[in-house]
Amino acid sequence: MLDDRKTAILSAVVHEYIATAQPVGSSHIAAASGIGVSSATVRNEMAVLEQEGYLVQPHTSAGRIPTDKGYRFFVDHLAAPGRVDEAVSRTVAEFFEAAHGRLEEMLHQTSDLLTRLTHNAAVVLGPKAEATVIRSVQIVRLSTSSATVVVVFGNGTVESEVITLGEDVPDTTLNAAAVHLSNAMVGATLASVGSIGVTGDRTIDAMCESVAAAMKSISSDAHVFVGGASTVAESFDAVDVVRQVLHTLEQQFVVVSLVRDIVDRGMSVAIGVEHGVEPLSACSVVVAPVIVDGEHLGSVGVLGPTRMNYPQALATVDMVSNRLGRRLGER
Amino acid sequence: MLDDRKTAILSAVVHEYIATAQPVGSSHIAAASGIGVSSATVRNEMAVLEQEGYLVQPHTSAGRIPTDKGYRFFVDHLAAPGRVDEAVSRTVAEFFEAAHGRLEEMLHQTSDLLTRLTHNAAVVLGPKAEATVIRSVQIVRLSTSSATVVVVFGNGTVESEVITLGEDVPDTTLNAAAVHLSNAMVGATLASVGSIGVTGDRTIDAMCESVAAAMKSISSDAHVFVGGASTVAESFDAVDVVRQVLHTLEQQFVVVSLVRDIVDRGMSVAIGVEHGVEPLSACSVVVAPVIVDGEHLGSVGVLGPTRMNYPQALATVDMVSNRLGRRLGER
DNA sequence: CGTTAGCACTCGGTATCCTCGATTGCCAAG
DNA sequence: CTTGGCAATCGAGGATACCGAGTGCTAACG
Repeated sequence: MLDDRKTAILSAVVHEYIATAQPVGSSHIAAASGIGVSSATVRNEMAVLEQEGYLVQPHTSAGRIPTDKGYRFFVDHLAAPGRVDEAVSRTVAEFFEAAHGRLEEMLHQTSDLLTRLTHNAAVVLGPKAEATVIRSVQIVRLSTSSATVVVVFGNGTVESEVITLGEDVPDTTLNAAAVHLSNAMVGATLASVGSIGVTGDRTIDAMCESVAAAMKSISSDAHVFVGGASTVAESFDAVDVVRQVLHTLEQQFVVVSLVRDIVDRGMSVAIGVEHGVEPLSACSVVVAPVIVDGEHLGSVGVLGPTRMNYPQALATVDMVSNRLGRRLGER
Repeated sequence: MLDDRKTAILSAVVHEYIATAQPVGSSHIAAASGIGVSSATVRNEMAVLEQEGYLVQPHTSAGRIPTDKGYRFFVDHLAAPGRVDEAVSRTVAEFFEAAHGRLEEMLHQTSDLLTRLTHNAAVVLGPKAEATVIRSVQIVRLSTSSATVVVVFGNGTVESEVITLGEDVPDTTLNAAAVHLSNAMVGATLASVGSIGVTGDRTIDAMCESVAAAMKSISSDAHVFVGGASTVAESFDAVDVVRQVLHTLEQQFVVVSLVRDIVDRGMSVAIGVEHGVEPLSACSVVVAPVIVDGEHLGSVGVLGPTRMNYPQALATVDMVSNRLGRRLGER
């Protein structure tokens, strides 16, 4: 597809541009180690690379910068399979050893960790409740007309939802319903609890109805943690790009489907327009699934400018997702 | 302190500057309705106002802009007690009528609501778990060596924490511990559960120890929701101010103590440097406590540039905090 | 004595122009 | 095919000039 020299030049341009954020000229490349060839030759090659769509010139008489296609080639063929820095690897290990307590908090902190390590915005998609085994279902009365349904999952997550009770429901009925629900749900997953069997008791059945609705609401709600949004203000000079990106990052729905989509397509990097979210076309996203016991339970990723450090981001995201998956499998 | 005319002029300057974000000159003021006086007179008065510290000139031959002190005077003495727009009031009412389900989600959405209404970043501090009555304590086993403690509070909040069990603990012991904890904690508040009585059973006591630690972790963790951070990118031109503010907003700890501090001092507005958080010195914060049944359970607020629309922000924050308080008291 | 018109002065913002340097494309020689 | 040389290009950055909004001061006015 691209001969060795073009490849080397493209690689050099990408590296240089990632490092300096300045358009890079032929002489820099020629001077830089590696390709023992004059700047004129490099120029010729770069002209070809531009025609083929790997590079662009911001304007005549400027150096070149990689296009999305250029980055894509770089990522697919050139990025040295990232080995993470020893220090980073230790940081991650320590982090997950120290991690404790509430899952949500841990995921939140994980996004901060990713931000610290990559200096990019980070996204962590928590496990979908759907797929996890239910360990316990309880109903706790709050007032005469309301109660909380508490569901504990096998991975330690706890979800709850307030339900409204009809007319005065005596405690005995409440307990009966709780037992019934327990029998129906414990050991199953939310996904598999399509409907809850009927008992014949009108009041209990009505409650089960409410609970079912609550479960639907629980399973539809994704746990998303976006950290380091402020880094985008550091990544872009154009203030309106910053606005757009930040605004988009605030729409959890968009972020979730963005990441899900990339992971589902089996990709680990989406560069620029590849992910199809127009306001983020100046950004790339690096993702990795979090796998626990062979099951894909969540995702982690970072989002940064297209000229981000892909090898490092890939390696870091990978390592964090692995460690996180392992950690989640432990308990 | 300030005679009527100075007051009127200051007010006009503040209004104009809030509206236009441009330094305002004497002629604008003179022309604007209200003070039937020539621009020369206004100039004289403005010179005095500047000496007294209510106004500054960005540079000679520019109009004036209010100082923090100027805004403070405006807020304390001039801001017409904000009446909210009918549409806004309806929006809020509808929002809280439709609000349902998990408390956390509702608070999160509340911060989005505030952002939509005021076009500023919004902060919602959830109720501290400490002060709420515990309705139920349960222990759910996850594996041979771990379990989840689930605490349900009177307001429908549910908190949980994973604890590690020692050597193989039989279910019977687990249940015994659960009963013991239930007896000790239900009906009390987290704050009042300083220590949990000893039973004499080594294993159970060890578990209670873990639970106590978990409770400490729960009660120390505040629920903060920051929404609309991207609006700060729209409020400031200086990109480094944006960076600083965003970065600060990401540090939940800072945000929490900032808001708590203001509320605790009984203030509803902190202007510029008043709140003492240096990176936010270009911002003002408008807050209101959320009161449920006479108890101060949380806070809501917005954060924007010092030249924000104070009357509107005050009115909106107030209305939202009231409505939220009422809503939380309902169940 | 407070108010006002008049006026000289200030100074930032914008436009214009110019230079400088980085970089390119091309050509002809190696 | 490569390379040195060279004219051409174009943005960045600096200097200059101009304009206009706005000020402060002073003298006149009621």
